Amino acid sequence: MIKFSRKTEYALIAIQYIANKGITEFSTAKEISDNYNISYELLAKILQRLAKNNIITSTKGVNGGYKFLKSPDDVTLSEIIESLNESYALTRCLKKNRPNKTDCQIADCCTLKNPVAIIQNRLNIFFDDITIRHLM
Amino acid sequence: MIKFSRKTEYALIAIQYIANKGITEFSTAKEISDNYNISYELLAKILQRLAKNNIITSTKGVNGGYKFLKSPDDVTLSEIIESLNESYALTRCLKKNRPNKTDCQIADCCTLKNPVAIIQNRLNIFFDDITIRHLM
DNA sequence: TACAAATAAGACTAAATTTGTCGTATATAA
DNA sequence: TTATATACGACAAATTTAGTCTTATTTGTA
Ligand code: SF4
Ligand code: SF4
Repeated sequence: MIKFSRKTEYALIAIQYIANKGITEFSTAKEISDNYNISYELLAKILQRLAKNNIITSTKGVNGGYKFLKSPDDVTLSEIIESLNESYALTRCLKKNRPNKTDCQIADCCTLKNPVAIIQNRLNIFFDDITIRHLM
Repeated sequence: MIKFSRKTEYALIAIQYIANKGITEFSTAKEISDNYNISYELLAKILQRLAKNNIITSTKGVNGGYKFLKSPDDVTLSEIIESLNESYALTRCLKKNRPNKTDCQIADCCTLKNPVAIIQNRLNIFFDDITIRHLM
């Protein structure tokens, strides 16, 4: 199945919300989770991850929250997905970081590998070209 | 996660195999499953589905099997995915056939819905443009 | 006609992944 | 000192995907 995970979907909703507030005002996890009826704990973790990967910046404590620093034109969908530790690799053999042993067993004889790599390249461009601006 | 399911992956491998044999020779499920070390039963079901949806044609009995009728240029990745009852709808709200009650609960207040629909349109074109020829 | 090879179809189980929860720690403004 | 907010990781529940098993049907050939 080709689809956004909830994690990605919630991240995009939150990013859109934060982006629309401009670069001065803070948004809190609670504020967003209330607004969209998303589990607070879940969304909080997602925002933490985005902050850790510098998609957004965070400020702790009272009156803190999250906001944007970068221009919405400079943050791509690729970056967002990757910062969530998600992937848009169409097949196992195309995953960047795969230190796990769950690798493909038939990679040796697989004739799909090469053609699918070409499709993957086109998909990479696709996701690189979509920015937060497209959500605003 | 954006990725091909095994079902799709196996389907593509099989289709590639069948397509490369031309339009005269038959390929059997056993032949393909042996060649690529794919579970026979699983692959068989996939091929049955592809046949049911006229991606390939099937002939029962001894010396039977599957082969192509259409030109590889005329079968798109979209059609293959859909014929397997899989989807490339990025979000729940974008699924074509969703008579189930597992619909999105926050669709009313969701501000991501519209921008994601535009991205979906571009993705549809992406998958419509890839044909079996791209696997050969 | 009997048999073997092959597709057809669906129920069922197992495995993997995703989604969501909980508890605890840390920082900061008032 | 307290309330508010992020940070982080372990865990549990739910869902989806992957794989197996069983039975039926079709068809060429010995
Ligand atoms: S090697 Fe082939 S079967 Fe294995 S993951 Fe890559 S494309 Fe899929
Ligand atoms: S309405 Fe919004 S949250 Fe619901 S599925 Fe569509 S995009 Fe996702």
